[in-house]
Amino acid sequence: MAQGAGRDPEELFEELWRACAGPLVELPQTNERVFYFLQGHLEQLQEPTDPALLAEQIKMFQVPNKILCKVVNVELKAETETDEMYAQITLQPEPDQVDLPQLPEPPLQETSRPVVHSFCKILTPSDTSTHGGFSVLRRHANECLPALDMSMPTPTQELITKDLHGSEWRFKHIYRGQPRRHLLTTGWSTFVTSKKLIAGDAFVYLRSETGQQRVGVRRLVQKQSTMPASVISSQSMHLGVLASASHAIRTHSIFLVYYRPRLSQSQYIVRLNKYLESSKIGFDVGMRFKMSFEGDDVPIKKFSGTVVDKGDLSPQWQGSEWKTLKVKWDEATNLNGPERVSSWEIEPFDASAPAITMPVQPSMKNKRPRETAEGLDIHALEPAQEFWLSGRPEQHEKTSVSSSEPKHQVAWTSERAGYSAMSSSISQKLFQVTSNDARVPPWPGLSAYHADEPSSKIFQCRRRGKEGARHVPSVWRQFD
Amino acid sequence: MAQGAGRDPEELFEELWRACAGPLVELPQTNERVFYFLQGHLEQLQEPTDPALLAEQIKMFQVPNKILCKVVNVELKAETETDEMYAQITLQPEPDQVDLPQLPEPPLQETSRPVVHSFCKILTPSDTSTHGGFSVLRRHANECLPALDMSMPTPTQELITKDLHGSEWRFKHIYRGQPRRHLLTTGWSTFVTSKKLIAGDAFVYLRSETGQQRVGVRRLVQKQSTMPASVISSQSMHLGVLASASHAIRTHSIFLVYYRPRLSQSQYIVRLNKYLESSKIGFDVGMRFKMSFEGDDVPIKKFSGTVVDKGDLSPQWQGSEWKTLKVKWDEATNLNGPERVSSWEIEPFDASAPAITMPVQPSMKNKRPRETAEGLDIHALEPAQEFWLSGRPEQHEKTSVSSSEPKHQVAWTSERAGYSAMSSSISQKLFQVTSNDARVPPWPGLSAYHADEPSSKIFQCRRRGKEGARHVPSVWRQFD
DNA sequence: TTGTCGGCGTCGCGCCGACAA
DNA sequence: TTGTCGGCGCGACGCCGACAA
Repeated sequence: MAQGAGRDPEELFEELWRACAGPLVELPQTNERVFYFLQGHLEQLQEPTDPALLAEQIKMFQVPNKILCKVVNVELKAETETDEMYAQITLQPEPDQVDLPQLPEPPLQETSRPVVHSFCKILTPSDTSTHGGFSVLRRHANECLPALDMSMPTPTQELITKDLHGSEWRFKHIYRGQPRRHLLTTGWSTFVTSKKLIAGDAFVYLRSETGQQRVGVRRLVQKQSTMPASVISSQSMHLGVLASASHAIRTHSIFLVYYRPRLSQSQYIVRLNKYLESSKIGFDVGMRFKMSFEGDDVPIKKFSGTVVDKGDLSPQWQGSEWKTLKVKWDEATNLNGPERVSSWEIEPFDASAPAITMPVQPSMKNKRPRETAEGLDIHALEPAQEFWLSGRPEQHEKTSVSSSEPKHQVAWTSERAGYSAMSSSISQKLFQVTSNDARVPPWPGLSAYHADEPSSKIFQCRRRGKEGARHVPSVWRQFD
Repeated sequence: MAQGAGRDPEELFEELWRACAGPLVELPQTNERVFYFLQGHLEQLQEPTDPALLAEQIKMFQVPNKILCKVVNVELKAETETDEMYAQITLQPEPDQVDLPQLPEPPLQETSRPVVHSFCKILTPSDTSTHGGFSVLRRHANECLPALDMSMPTPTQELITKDLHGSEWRFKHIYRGQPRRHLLTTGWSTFVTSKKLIAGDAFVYLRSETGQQRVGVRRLVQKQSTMPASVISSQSMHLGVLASASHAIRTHSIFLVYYRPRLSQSQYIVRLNKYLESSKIGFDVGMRFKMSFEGDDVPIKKFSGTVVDKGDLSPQWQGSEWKTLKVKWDEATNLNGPERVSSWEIEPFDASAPAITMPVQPSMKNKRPRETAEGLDIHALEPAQEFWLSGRPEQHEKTSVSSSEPKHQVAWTSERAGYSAMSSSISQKLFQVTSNDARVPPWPGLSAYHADEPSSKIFQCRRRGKEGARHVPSVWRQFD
């Protein structure tokens, strides 16, 4: 509960924050320069105000469409009640808002990040039911959890972890059952209840090389229950945001923005260099592109589409670049893709994806017709998903999870460069482990493995869906 | 959960809202004129901003200290999560903010209010523990709950009630035990858990003459958990509120204020007539006054004090009348009285209290020295409390609750004129009831009683204390 | 490999009157 | 009159392997 108490190694806090935020969340660095799109910020604040009034206010406050700012500070935080993470970003408008830079600025030096082992698993109905505990996927246990003493008849240990607020959570980690599997039992249900987890939400676990353990949560949809208890009217909020920026520009002073990355994917604080890169491309009508989304079984999934129109989103913001591109998605089944995007959210279709280690193989055979999909069928997403998986030549069952190795080799997040997928060898080593039975002596290779491949990260991430209600989503119907 | 669904008889909703808000909460009526004190509004928004910046903004937005507005609309609402009630008030600044009215305007006609039976009981540790149900005080049961069929061996019925959101709550009401008493059993614990009630919070029950039943909650302290999930910076909020008012004045348009009466007692929207009355009195240094608070055992408790200083609260608001009176309270033990008040929050000491039916008898004998009170002793408040109770000449034990009749005759709320305390006769009738044993035939006088005294209301109200933490407060220590 | 289920022991909720403040 | 407690019955929680996808 206590805020500020628990962040002993600040670095771990940031690691946990990023793990919970997901691979798509991108934050500016301190001292970097960014463009701040007021329009996008206002868009995140609930119900829109009267457009006429808004137009008048924009005029009155004389705010440009995008504001060039220096990032003075970035503080990562999390909501006490919901664990929703957000960033408090301190911005300072640059003196000159007219002659905007045309050339990228020298990149800031990357601050080295601590090495952690982490996983993220979408919770099944069994995981969240009161009937039992949490089933740890074997590879997650092997790669992330502290090694068990396999000489014991039923290997057991207690995991002592902390969440973003510094609160402690203890879990009994046991390796039992026939066939043997890793489970979290005692302590798990308390966690589920306290965090109000439901099937479809995801559990995040993280362990540093020093043995520090952290846990977190990534929710299926942004619960509207984070509904910001009406303190002031929505119109006052809009005016306040406008006035803050306007005042900061005129007085060249700082102002604060609370950036909630999981509220919507729209980035309204864009790194200058990123902006310049995308404007150099110059997306236009007819051009094909691709865009990243969170995947179920992979951290990042990409969908492609075509720009079909280009123009102002609203007349109040004439000439703004905010969501000027109207797009059509290739896959008709992708119900969630936004109708309009900003140019910096997408990448050219043909350019080689920098962080995708596997070659793209568009020649996927879709063996099953999908036209009878009832409801929002998650499987309908599979063709595109498989598109970005390693091109495994064999067909496989819809719900198949039996072939593990190739799945490891895909779509590693590019957020922090330098990672490479080594999961092929990982899988082989894991296989040795799993083929060991309970009675064998402790296997030294397990801990050695951690030292060998410290930077490997396995993510199994949440799906972005439209089923906003807090009940078991349709994807889990099969388990009812 | 469903909003908007449940307010069948809108009138009952308002009754419930007011019962939960407490007797001190005063709302302006539609079409009435009020003064809106921006300074007070800003004060309620968490952490203050930089004073220098604030001063600059006040200057820039050119807002007067108080704004004369017409009340265009008042909507009563309640927070989904916490049931905290608030009012969304639509204001329209009057064209002339310079020549302010000096004479009261004709009072609006009172809209007749439906007759309801209601009670409000502070929850004991037993009420909130998982060990059992809720103990209904006898007079509450007799006056408010539907009559039981006393011919049954253990009279029982099911109460079907709704809360402010329209959600249904069912309670088993049973009359059992030795000696017999009224209890709410099945359904109660779910309510306690869902509403997150703890000892010290209060349960509100209300029944209309048509038999409609409502339940609500009045919390001990305003949980900071209503903490308004940082959506925009506090500075932006301040600017937004300022800008909204400023814009409304200039364009003579409406703006919205969310008024949260239980966040603090400070009224920053003051009826014009009330303001004029208080300014006619002209409080000044040296004058004695009294002020209303919520009491534990009585709806309203009054404390007296002396004005010791007068002046601006902050230099940013020069000449404002907001909390200009610095006061000293008569009772040194009253730790909670504010140091500064606005003139409309207090009344002259000598003027006859309009709604107090009992004569004030200041000649209370305090038989016990209080200097050894450990911690924050609730009993230390008693002298002043008794001061405003009917002057019972006999001394009594600190924790005595045995002498019931005189306590009923005090401090009835003046909020809605026309009520008079008839509890003396009530108590006598109740005595007949309670002296009946379980086996007697149904007592026809009980239902007849309800028809006789429809407007009587018994409140047992929450104490305002400093023990903010969500644990059993010190007043309950005796039960540990 | 892992999601779900039947089996079942145990714990705590919650209903009861006793008792005393 | 009513707050708290001991007694205790029952239902849900939660740990287990079986089984199958």
